[in-house]
Amino acid sequence: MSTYTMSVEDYLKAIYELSRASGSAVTTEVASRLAVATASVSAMVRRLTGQGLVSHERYGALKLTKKGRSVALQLVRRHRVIEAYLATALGYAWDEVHSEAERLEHAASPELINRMAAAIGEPAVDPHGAPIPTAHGKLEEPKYRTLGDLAIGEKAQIVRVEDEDPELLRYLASLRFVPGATVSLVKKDPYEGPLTIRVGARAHVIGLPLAARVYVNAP
Amino acid sequence: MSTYTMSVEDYLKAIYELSRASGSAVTTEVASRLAVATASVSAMVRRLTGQGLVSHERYGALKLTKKGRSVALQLVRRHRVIEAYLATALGYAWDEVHSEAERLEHAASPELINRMAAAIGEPAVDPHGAPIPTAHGKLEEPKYRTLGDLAIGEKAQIVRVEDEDPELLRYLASLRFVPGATVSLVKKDPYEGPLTIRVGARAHVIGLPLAARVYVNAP
DNA sequence: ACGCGGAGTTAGCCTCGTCTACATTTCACT
DNA sequence: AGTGAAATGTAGACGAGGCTAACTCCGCGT
Repeated sequence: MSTYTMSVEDYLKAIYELSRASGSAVTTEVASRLAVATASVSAMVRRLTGQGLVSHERYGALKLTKKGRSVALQLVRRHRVIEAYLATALGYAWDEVHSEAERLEHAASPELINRMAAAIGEPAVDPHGAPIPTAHGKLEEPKYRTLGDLAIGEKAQIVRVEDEDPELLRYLASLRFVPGATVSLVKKDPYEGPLTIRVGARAHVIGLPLAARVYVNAP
Repeated sequence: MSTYTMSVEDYLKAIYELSRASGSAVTTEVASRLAVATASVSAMVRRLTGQGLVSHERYGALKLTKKGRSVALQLVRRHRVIEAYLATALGYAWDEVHSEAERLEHAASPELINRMAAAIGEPAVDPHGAPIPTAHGKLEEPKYRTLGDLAIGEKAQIVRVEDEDPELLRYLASLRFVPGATVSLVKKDPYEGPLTIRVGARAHVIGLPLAARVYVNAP
């Protein structure tokens, strides 16, 4: 079982997540996500293709090979298990787990990850509702609708929110917009206006960009 | 609070531990402990002195500055808290914790370390009996006698063993030579011969080199 | 049809941490 | 006191990973 540098792992994860989100991964987005120059991405992509982790033709989109995807999935598993463990076993708040996991994911052995997962009952999702790949690299990421997709009066359950931005997470928590909460769309202002959402007894007005980052499970 | 690279932390820890063990740290020992060439140590020492972490004069011994010692102690704390946590909270055996901690110690935030320590009741020592520095960098390492220092018939309690070598640790555990065990010296063969040590109902014969690595608390 | 802006790449440089090969210093022992 | 082995240091190279500056390609809009 070969092992990769932290940088290589980070690039693979970035490409994996970008192609999941926006369909494909392009140089500039990888660069901005990792906070490096685009030239650095070009250089790394050359190395990654050399190692058979990424397929890429000049000026084209970036795609993970089977091998690359498997490495990325292992890292995603490590990340999400660590997040879940920190929240469940050590009392971390959901906005604190991401940055800690970002460092630990490179240092934790598979053995440790498995023990952590077992210790908290093999959860299926991390604190933000993101599914955790199995130890064998199986993962299903259902395509959820978002708050922005709801029809007026429609009821739904929050299942997942975009993580990574602690400020956003704290704000969502203050509104009680957390996985498991039942919500309904009360009002949708015209011309891409804000939404009024009810959670329990309270109603909140939120903008569309925020609404698009909250995934719901609506029948 | 400035932060240092993993390599810098490793060198500082190595120098710290060597000067504790053999009184002073010298280039070759640092090199062998970190498994690098002596030239690499020379180069790193130049950088460390430049950063005010180590004091050193050409061809002389290596000494940590106050600043360097403080960085080293923080790392030692991280290492030992992680070891204790893995053993207590995640069921690791005492011979497995060292190598896992060796990687995690560079990735764990002070916050995480404090939470881990709190979760297992702020232990004073790690699984091998080594004392854990406080969050403020206070540490007292008592000078213990070793099994080799006992007089015939003398009774003592094992308080600490050298860690790092999993094989040695497994062997010691198989003899029930673990911190807390009460032992007594039954027989000492002449001419630097092996020792016969009683633990509970059983007696074992061990060589001097091994005996020197088991610390005891004898009145 | 073409030109222009932005995405992508290349070129050239830097630091960190490592190595090997070679030079120098120390010190212990004759 | 002299000398050779062991310890230490220097020189020069390299790979990983990053940057800036400059160049190339692509596609959109006129």
